[in-house]
Amino acid sequence: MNGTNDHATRHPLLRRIDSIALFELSSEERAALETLPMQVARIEAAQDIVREGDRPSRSFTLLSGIASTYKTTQSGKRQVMSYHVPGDVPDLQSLHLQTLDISIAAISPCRVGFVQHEAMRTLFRAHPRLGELFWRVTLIDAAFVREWMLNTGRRNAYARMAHLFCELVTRLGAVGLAPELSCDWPMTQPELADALGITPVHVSRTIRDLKAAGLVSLRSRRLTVHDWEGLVTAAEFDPTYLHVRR
Amino acid sequence: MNGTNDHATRHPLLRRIDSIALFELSSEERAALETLPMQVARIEAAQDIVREGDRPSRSFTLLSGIASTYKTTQSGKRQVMSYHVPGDVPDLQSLHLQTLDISIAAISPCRVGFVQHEAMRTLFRAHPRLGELFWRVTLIDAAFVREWMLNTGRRNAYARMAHLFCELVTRLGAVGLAPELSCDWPMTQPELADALGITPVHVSRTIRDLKAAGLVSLRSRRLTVHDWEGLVTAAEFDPTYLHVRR
DNA sequence: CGAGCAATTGACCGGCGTCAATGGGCGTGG
DNA sequence: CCACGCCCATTGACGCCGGTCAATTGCTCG
Repeated sequence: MNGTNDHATRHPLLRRIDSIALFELSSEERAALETLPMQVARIEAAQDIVREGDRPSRSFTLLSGIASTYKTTQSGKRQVMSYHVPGDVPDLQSLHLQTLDISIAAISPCRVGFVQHEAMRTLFRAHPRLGELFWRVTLIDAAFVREWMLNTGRRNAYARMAHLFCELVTRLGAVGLAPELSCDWPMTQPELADALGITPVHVSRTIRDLKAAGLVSLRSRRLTVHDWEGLVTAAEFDPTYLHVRR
Repeated sequence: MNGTNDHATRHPLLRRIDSIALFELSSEERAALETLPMQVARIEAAQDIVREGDRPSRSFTLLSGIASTYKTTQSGKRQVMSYHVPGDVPDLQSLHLQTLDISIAAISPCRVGFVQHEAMRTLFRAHPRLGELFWRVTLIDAAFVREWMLNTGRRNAYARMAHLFCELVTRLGAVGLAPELSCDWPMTQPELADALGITPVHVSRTIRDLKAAGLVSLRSRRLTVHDWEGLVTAAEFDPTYLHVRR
C-alpha cells in the first residue's frame, strides 16, 4: 500500500493502521495522524503499563518490545489474553470504556507512545474514516482473543503451544520482526503457562515435545521455526482471523 | 434514565444502548435511532443466523430468544464464545470486518431485526455520539469474552458453570427477563459443554453437584437460583466487566 | 407409539497438576 | 572476579480432574 516496507521510519501509529486499512489514506488523514501529540516512555521488563481498575485519560501504542494483556481471578490465578507486538494499540478500548477490565504488562523492555483520548476524539470527529479504522483495530484485537479462546477451550497443550508460535511469528513477521521464521522470544515458561492455561512444568514438557518433533528450537530467548508446515498442521493454524493483508 | 423500565415497549435498539450510555441521548439522536429501517425475521431453534466466512451487508439485534456465538476447529470441535440476550447486537463487528470469524446460532426460537450497514454508517456520520456508543457496545462484548476466557483457562468445571449462571442471570435480569432470580434456560447440556470447554457427561456431573450444594435448580428448561451469594462465591463472580448500570 | 436425542450414572483411563529435587543463567555485592 | 541468591528450566513419581465408553432412562415431538 505504501511503496516501501520501512517499518522503522514510518510513524508508529501508521504501522498497524496501514496493514489493516481497506482504503488508501488521504494525505490529510495521514498528516493528521502523524501530528497527533505523543508522549514516549520506557517501561522496564515485567512492569505493568496499565492495571485493571485504572481509568486512563490516554491510550498507548507499543513502539518496541513485547507486552501482554492479562486478567487475574480473585484467588490470584492469572490468564494472559493476548500478546502485543510493535504497532499495536493494546488499551484502545479505554477510549470508550472508562474502567479497564485488564492489565497490560511489558514482557521485554518496551518503548510506548501515549496519546491523549481527547486528541483522538478530536481527530476522529474531523476524520470519521480514521475513527472507523481504529474501531476496526479494536474489533481485530477482539478476534485474536476469540481465536485464543477456541485454543484454550478445545485444543490440548501441544496444539495450543504450536498455535501461539504460529500466531506470534506471523504477527511479528507482519511488522518485519521475524525474518527467516526466527524472532526474539522474551516470554519465560511461567508466563507462557499463564497464556496457555497450563502449569509451568507442563510448558516445559510440551516445548520438549515440540523440539523433539523437529518443529522449532527455543534457546536463550530466541525462537526459530524449523518446520513451518508441520507447526501449522499441529496447531490447525489458519491466519484469516489475523486480518493481515498479504 | 428513561423514567420507566418497560423493556417490551421501548425500541429494540434502545434496550441495550440505554443501559450502557454514559450520557442522556438527545431527542434527535433517539428519533434517528428509532427510525432506522429494520427487517424482522424469525429463526428456528438450533439454526445458524450467520456463519463464519459470511460477508454480511447488515447486522442484527436480538429481539427475543437466546443466541450463541461460537467457533469450530478444523477437526470439528466447537467452542461457544458467548451467549446473547434480547437487546444485544451480536454481529455488530461485521460493520467494520468484512469476513465473519464466528458463527451465531439461535438456541431457542429467536426474533431478530436486521439493519443495513449503510444505514448505520449514515446514522453515525450524522450523529457521531451514536457511533461512539455502538463502538462502546462492541468493546463491552469483547470484555465478556475476556472474562469468559479467564473462566475457561483458570477455573475448574464447577466454578465455570457457576460463573455462567451468574453472568446470564445478571444479563437477563438487566433486560427484565430474570425476575426472582429465575429464567428460561434453553441450553442443552451438549451445548453447555461447548461453552465450558468440557464434555456433556461432565456437565451433567457438575450440575448435579451444584444442585446438591443447594445453589440452583434446573428442570424442564428453567433455571432458578436458590442461593445467590453461594453461587457468586463459588464462581468468584464480579459483575464489573458487564458494564451494566445499577 | 416409536425414533432420536438429552440426561444420568458407573467403570476405567489419561492428560495435566502437584510435589520435589537438581541444574543453569544472571544480577548483585563483597 | 568470584560467591551467593534467586528464579527459570528440567525431570521423575504420583495423584486427580475430567475424558471416554457404554448402558439405561426419560423427554419431546412427529
